[in-house]
Amino acid sequence: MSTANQSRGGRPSADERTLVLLGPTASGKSGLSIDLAERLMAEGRPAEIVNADSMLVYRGMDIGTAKPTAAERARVVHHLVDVLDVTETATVAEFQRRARAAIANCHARQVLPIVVGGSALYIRAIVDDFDFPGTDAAVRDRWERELASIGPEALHARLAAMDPAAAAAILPGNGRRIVRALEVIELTGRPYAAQLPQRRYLLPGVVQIGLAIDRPALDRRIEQRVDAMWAAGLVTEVSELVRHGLRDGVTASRALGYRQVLEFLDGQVDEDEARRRTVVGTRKFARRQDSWFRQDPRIGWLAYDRPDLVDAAAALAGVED
RNA sequence: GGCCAGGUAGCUCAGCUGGUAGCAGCGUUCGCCUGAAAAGUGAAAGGUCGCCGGUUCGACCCCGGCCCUGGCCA
Repeated sequence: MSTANQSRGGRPSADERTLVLLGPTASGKSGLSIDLAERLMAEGRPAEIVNADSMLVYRGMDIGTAKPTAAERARVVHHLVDVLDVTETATVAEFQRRARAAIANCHARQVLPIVVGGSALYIRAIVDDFDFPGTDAAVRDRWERELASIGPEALHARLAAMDPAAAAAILPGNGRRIVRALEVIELTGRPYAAQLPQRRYLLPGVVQIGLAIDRPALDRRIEQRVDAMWAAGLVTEVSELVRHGLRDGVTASRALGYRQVLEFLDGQVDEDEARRRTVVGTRKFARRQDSWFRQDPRIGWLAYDRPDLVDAAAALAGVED
């Protein structure tokens, strides 16, 4: 267990710290973040939450995303929640901009930002030295069409001719990455960096805390959570969102739970099957999250069920000094 | 009780009138991942072919008996 305080270039002042709270879905991040923020505020140390979850940004997607309630959000300021319509496409790059702005805003006001999320890519994009080449809808659309017409393998061959290194790093079946590589090459005239950059913090004073939870417990919680979502009216929520264009949303319509309910509403599966698929999909998602987090040695882990969780998190955050 | 169909990987199934089970789908495990990331992708593990006996050089595949499941008829 490291204390996850590996910022370069000297000791940042307490005012410049950025706390990151991560972990798989249903591990209890949201609850802990609110408890922690309130605890810090009670000690005279202002703190606010910066959401780093790709789906909490959507207005109207509440039940299926386990979004913090209005009451919870009244207790602690949350940034980047409810900022997009379901028809809009969320992107990492845009998120990176907004999140960094929110963090800078906190720092300027002497407030500790607590970045909370389960997407490692989003978190790394915010906190690490990450640069995204641009994008162009028309260019992408053309490659997208090409992919649909000739298939990923043929497109991969085209990529190999232009950028052997990128092609070598991208599997021939992965159409999505192939398209993006071709887009970047066309836009920048330079090869596509098909590998993740080094794990190096860009922001000062970053401390990453992970919630550790064992598989059996996690799977149990996922199942319970999905059942609870159904009981809370997820199907109704999705039906309502369909009226607001959910089906047109590239990102939102793919969200766990929402995609499966849409399949049910389309008559492709019955309701119980949709619920089952949501559980399975969520379980798989959690494994994928794990595989990202496991690789990052900078994360300091805390057992999700330890009784002194808030104290331990506060201590790891280095706010005791 | 009789007739029919079926019992093959954790689940759903495939298996050319007998010769080492299928690159099967889903799940599971592990990996990849730079503008859809709650997305997208690759690999691996996993089976005494219901049980017992028989025929055969050799049986998941043929024969007999038994057990179990579903349907139809009584």
